Amino acid sequence: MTKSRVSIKDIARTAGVAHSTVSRALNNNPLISPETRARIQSLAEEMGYIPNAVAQSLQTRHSDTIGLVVASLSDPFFGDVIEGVDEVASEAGLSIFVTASHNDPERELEVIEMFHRRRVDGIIVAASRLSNHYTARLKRIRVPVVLVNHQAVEEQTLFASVAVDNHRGAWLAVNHLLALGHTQIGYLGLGNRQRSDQQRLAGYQDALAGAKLPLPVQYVLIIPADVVQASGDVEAGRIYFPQLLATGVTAIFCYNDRVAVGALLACHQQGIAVPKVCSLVGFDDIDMAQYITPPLTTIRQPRRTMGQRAMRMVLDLLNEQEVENQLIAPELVCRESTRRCVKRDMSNVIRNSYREELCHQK
Amino acid sequence: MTKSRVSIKDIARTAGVAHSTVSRALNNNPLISPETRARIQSLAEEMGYIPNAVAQSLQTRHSDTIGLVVASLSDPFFGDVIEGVDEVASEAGLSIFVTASHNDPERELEVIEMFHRRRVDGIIVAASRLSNHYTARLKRIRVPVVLVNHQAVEEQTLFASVAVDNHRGAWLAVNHLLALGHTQIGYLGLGNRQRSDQQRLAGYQDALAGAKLPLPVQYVLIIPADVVQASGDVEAGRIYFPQLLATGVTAIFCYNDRVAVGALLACHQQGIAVPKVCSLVGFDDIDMAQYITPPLTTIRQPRRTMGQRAMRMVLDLLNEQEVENQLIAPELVCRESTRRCVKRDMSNVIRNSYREELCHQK
DNA sequence: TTGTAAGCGTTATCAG
DNA sequence: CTGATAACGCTTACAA
Repeated sequence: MTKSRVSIKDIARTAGVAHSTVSRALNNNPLISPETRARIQSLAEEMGYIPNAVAQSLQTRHSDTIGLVVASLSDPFFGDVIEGVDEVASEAGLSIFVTASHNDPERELEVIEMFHRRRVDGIIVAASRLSNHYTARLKRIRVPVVLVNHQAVEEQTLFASVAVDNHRGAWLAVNHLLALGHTQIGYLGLGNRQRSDQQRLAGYQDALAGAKLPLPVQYVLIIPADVVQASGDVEAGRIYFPQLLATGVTAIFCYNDRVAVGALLACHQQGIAVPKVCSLVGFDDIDMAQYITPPLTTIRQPRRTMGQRAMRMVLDLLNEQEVENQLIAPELVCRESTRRCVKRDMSNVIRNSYREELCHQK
Repeated sequence: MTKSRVSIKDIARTAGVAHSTVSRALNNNPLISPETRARIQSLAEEMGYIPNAVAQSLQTRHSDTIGLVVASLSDPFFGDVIEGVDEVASEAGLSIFVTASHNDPERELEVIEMFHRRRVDGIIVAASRLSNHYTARLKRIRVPVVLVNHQAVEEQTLFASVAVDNHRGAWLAVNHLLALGHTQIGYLGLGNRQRSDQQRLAGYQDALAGAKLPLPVQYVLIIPADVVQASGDVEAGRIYFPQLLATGVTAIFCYNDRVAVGALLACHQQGIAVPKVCSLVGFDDIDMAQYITPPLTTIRQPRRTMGQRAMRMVLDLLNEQEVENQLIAPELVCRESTRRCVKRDMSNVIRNSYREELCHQK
């Protein structure tokens, strides 16, 4: 930690007072005389005194720290969440411990217990994978925990949470497509995102049902969890997109922007024109979405805001205030990857678009 | 921090031993008899004992934590760095405090002092803006500090560092362009990145000098710092690119990928074909670089590795080992945004490419 | 092998 | 207003 730092006692000694007096002076305790306070404070400054937060924590029984677990640190999605948390935590004078769970529930639990050992004042978990399986060990945690976009269904009652309204987002996406005249709309889902995938699927289905449209089973394609884990979202989307397109859909709602980027890649490679042959909608509105060609219509999650909200929730919990779970409304961002449906002869789609692409390249 | 936790003394009491015995048993001290150790350990487990890391830190005088400051948490660049740091820190059993400096040297210093108060064992600063101006206050810090891609020139001696070789990267980029036959090559720089911008510019100039090519002043365009701060890298690139292209260059080396993305955007908007009319090279190899159209030739910075190295350096420093500053070699990633130079009549470039783009679109 | 006691750097409760 | 003194929860000589 450090060698020979100057402590409150050292100051006391050279000032010829008791160390408790120094403590009071430094904390602007009103009981202290203005003169001694000034004297002590400038002395402390001179001597290069830096308070020991560890000792303070031990005594005051709070550490002014919180623990933050995210599924992945390299994923920009969580970067935004972290930023939001950091903003309000810094404002409140709290420091943040951060680490990645890599989507491993076991590791997630270990991390939480580590935070507990460090006596953090609160814990935020983004994309939690914890299920009821762990509740026993979790019950021990005497600290406010709030979940951001949790993946397990059962935790709602145990912990506070803020989550995007996946159902609503999917509903918005599909209705946008319906408004453009599409009637054959597919869903390209991700099997390793249990909860959110189910919710987006449900939103998709409800939107279709609302339009009284039939829903052939082959219009829904959930990419197997192991494939996604192994190849990543983009690659998974690229590989599975053709299979879904072949069912005859004219538009596809993708689980997220990365899957949509993968689909777009497949289109570029195989000469399929987007949105002419197939409209594409993503989810999240990651940075890339607006810069790729064509720019992606997507459902925006206000990630920074979600981080802020989660942190405020922790703060409220620390103040013994009641909090209620928050469902964040996502928002449709309309760009060029979607457009009016054009009736087309399915048998020629691929061939035609291939021709287009060839001329396109030269 | 927490209410009524079970402590080592509670265990001692119910076990009928001294609390020091419990401490030893729990720490697998060899002096303890196997029986009592087992008894104590299982008792601790039953009672739900969780060691208090704060108290341990106070006693052992090290906290097993490090502080990490990055310029921005929402920038994926730093996400990768953080991930690298997290990997080796977790491995070594250290927890990470993280926060953003928002490129503000004053804030950066405050954060460092806060980390100091928390008695972290080491500090890593990514994209540090600290200059000699602050050395006085910095000297107090008794803790290993390592800088990642620091922007101030003078700190090298005060702190250890790992940084990408900007000069080399620029040199690689420009030589790639030269090899493709380009002789009129521009540099689109960023005025708010003092150090790295200068280094990349120097690498660019040296490469050109090495090829014995003239270097008209107008081929170098550094975007003013205030514009970049206000609009962001992408937008800055988009706005300033046309001005540089108008000087007659056939290829442009951009400060980073985001600037290059901005340039690409300008091209799409104005119907300028890339790489046909103008080749583009970026720097960093951010995620987006490979997915935009055309994919970006760029200079890859191994960000995660840099995070890992920085963390290992901290570990070495903690072991009293000597470390030396590391200059990381970046690597050319060749993609479709660059290609052989085509001699062209400058007066028609814009008009021609416009025509191309129109046919392109339909 | 175990217990006793001191101390890490603070804050907090008493007296004075 | 200020000074002793006792915690906070733990590790670690030093004794027994």
